Amino acid sequence: MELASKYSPAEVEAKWYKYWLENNFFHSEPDDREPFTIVIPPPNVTGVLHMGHMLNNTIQDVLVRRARMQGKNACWVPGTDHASIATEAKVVHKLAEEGIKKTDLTREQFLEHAWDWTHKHGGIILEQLKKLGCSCDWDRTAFTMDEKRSKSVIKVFCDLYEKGLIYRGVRMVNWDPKALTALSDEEVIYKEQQGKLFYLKYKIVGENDFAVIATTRPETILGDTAMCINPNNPKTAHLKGKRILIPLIDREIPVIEDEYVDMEFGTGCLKVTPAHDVNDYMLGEKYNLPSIDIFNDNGTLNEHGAQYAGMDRFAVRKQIEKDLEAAGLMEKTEPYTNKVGFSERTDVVIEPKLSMQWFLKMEDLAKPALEAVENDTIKFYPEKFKNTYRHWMTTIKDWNISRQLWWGHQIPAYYLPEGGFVVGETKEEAYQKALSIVNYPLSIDDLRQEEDVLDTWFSSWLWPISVFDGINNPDNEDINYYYPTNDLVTAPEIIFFWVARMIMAGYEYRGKECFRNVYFTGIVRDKLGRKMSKSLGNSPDPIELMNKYGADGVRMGMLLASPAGNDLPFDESMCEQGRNFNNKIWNSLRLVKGWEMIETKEIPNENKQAREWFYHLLEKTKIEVEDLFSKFRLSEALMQIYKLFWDEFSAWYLEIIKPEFGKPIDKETYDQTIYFFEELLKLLHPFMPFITEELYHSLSDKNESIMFVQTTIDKDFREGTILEFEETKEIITNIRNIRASKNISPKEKLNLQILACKDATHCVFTGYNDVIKKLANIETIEIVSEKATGAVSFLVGTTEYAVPIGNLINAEEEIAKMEAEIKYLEGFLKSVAAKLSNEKFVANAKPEIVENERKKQADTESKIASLKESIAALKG
RNA sequence: GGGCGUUUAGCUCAGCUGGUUCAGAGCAUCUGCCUUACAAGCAGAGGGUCGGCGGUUCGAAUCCGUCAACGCCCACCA
Repeated sequence: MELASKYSPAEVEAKWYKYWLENNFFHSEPDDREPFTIVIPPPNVTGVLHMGHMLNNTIQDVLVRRARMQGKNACWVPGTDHASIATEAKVVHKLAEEGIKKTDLTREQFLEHAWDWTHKHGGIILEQLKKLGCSCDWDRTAFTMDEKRSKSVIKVFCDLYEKGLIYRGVRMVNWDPKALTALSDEEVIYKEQQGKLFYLKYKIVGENDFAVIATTRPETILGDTAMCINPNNPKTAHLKGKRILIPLIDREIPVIEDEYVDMEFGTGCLKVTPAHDVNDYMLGEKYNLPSIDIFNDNGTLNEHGAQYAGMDRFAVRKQIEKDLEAAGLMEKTEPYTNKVGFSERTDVVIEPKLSMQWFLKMEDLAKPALEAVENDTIKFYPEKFKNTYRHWMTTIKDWNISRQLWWGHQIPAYYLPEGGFVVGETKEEAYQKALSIVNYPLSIDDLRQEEDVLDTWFSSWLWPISVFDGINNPDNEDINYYYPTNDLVTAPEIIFFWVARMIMAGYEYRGKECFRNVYFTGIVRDKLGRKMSKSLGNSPDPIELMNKYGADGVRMGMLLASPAGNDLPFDESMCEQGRNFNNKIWNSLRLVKGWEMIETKEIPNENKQAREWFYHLLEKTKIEVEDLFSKFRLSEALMQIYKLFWDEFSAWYLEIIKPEFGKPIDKETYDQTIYFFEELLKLLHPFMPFITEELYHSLSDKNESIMFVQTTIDKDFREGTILEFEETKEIITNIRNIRASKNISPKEKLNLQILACKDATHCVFTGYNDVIKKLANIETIEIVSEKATGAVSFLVGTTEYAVPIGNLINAEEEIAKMEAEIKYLEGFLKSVAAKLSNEKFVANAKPEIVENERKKQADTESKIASLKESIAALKG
């Protein structure tokens, strides 16, 4: 069969993925082997594959496939996240397009829509991962809101509540007036905003004077319950103990004193609105101030807003500015830039708001989690993220786990008709508990379940346990076998949201670390360094990329340029490099498959030499790759293999053993070449699963998958062989250069002379003569004491080589070249000599360093001498 | 404002506890080649005061100080 000169990945990739699935190769069950477990960072259930997923999942697949090939029982658990806010927002948006308002629906009706949406769009992303080649155990696909996971979440909530770690409290939360929910601090994005600083005049009671307060939010004066000054500020000392009137509404409030107030800012007077500012809230707590909430949940003003009730917060700001001016109570305004919090999901301005929320105490949970990372039980790659982690864990605040949404796990707390609540895994359980504490008649229908759902991360923090059902069923075979998992591959952005919390849950519910290594990927950016985003339209479609370059090509392109923790400036040309490499591999197959092999043919010397050399190089590279993997330096590992295949195997090894056109190859060389090729494919398989599987099958008649083939490593490879071959390459390159510069055709045979060394320490090395002859098209190689006239010479190491080219030689040119070389060497010699004549150097440096300098000196001197002789000969 | 990190070739990055001719790799660039595996290729070549300044040392890309630029995280003075 004639093989095409270009590799076409499309059919090959589809064929092998099907083959893997049909043979159930990705599926794992507990057995006697060592487990290797990765849980996928679950993408949003209705999400679509983007470049970040591509990078992240490629890395996971590389790790899993490698482990599988090492004979481990590899299990990569896939799944999706219900992503409460994001998904609910999408559903609300979709309903709005159909003219349906969320507020018109009951909770049950809304959830029905949400489930429809989830079933329709859910799992698309998992299908896309298959195209990428991901070897997930699809039988284990989990969803954070499926039955087992939901049950786990509820069970954990109840358990933590019983342990006294969950409490309800009024807290200042980040309120999203569009999504109508509280957000965690991590979901708020601060942006610089051009605004105004308003100077407002508050009349002092009983005086004909005003206190001036600077604020960026004049509308909140309606909620003021005090003014605060710094007791040490002379400028405001006259206000001590006074009372003042809020402009426009003339409500009387006290002046309080606290050192919190910055004397330098504005007028030194601070308005205190405990309901609408975090710091004011703390002042309010401290001084027992009333708290007046002036906003409705949707950001309009409520009845406390007086004449402004019902208006939107931003409209009120404009109106109140006008009204203040009209009343002469606005001293001035100044342009002012400040940072305003925006909702990560809905991009509206966050309103700090007092609200009843559910919290989880973090202090005790954080302790073992911090320790685990500090003492390297859990290792971070790159290590620098330890700092970030430590900082957060030591200043950790309680976790607000309630969200005012419908899509999610509804909090299993049940309110009693006459106040108070009970917590239970089921309504029935809650009812039983309720009966034991109330002393009035109660039916189960009197219980009203908490409307709020739990933060999405409250389910994903259990992921490494819950995917193995280790919460509901803590002693099952799966959890005992697969937990702790091995590696987690994720983005540094969610180190607090997710990574830290998983670690906590791991210790709380298994008493053990949930994974051993965390590999933080970078952010995929465009080549201008911008984040990829829908609005910029700078994100390539991964599916199209894979169609164009092949999944293997895209995988390789991304991995070559992304060391752990570094951002990846993505450029399609990287995929091109990947595709080209696939083609290179493909063509190597074409070459080898094209050979006719004859058992009786004698083995040419150069083949023996090449095989010897490549064997040692291969073993050395395997060791290097192993070391790089242990440090999670995947890009470098791939680069090592890339160079081994392209430069060493294709450009050198195959060129040496390649029989002349139409001639057969000897059996031993052929067999060993197939062996080398297979070894290379094994090294490549984790990175490029499809093409390697294809070639593994076509190289020999083996009818097994490459997925489970193990390799051996010969730790006793000979470095010397490799070094000698490097010298050989240098000799060949020099001869090729001579041909190029003298315009001598590669087809014209030349002779090579090696000048016998004068001193005994350096001997002429001749081990690879037949390789030189073949690759440099050399007729004879001889050791001479005097080189021929009309020869161009060169140095490799300290040995001089000469290629006689008769009258083609240009003596002047050669002399000039050698003189330049001498000049360089003399400069070098001078610096070495300077070192050696420095008494302090000789006295302080390590003996082997000094010895080495001496050797350099001697070598250089001998090189210079031999160059001088050559010049003399040419001039002669 | 606090903390962390980065700065080495046009681009992306290696360079461990200072010392092999240490200034590297891949890509890109340039030159010559359609040589029956591959032009998605082959054979070669050029390219960097290791961000600036100062210090420690016999010796600094590597250690220390300082400045600058960039990036990230945390906090949020109304």
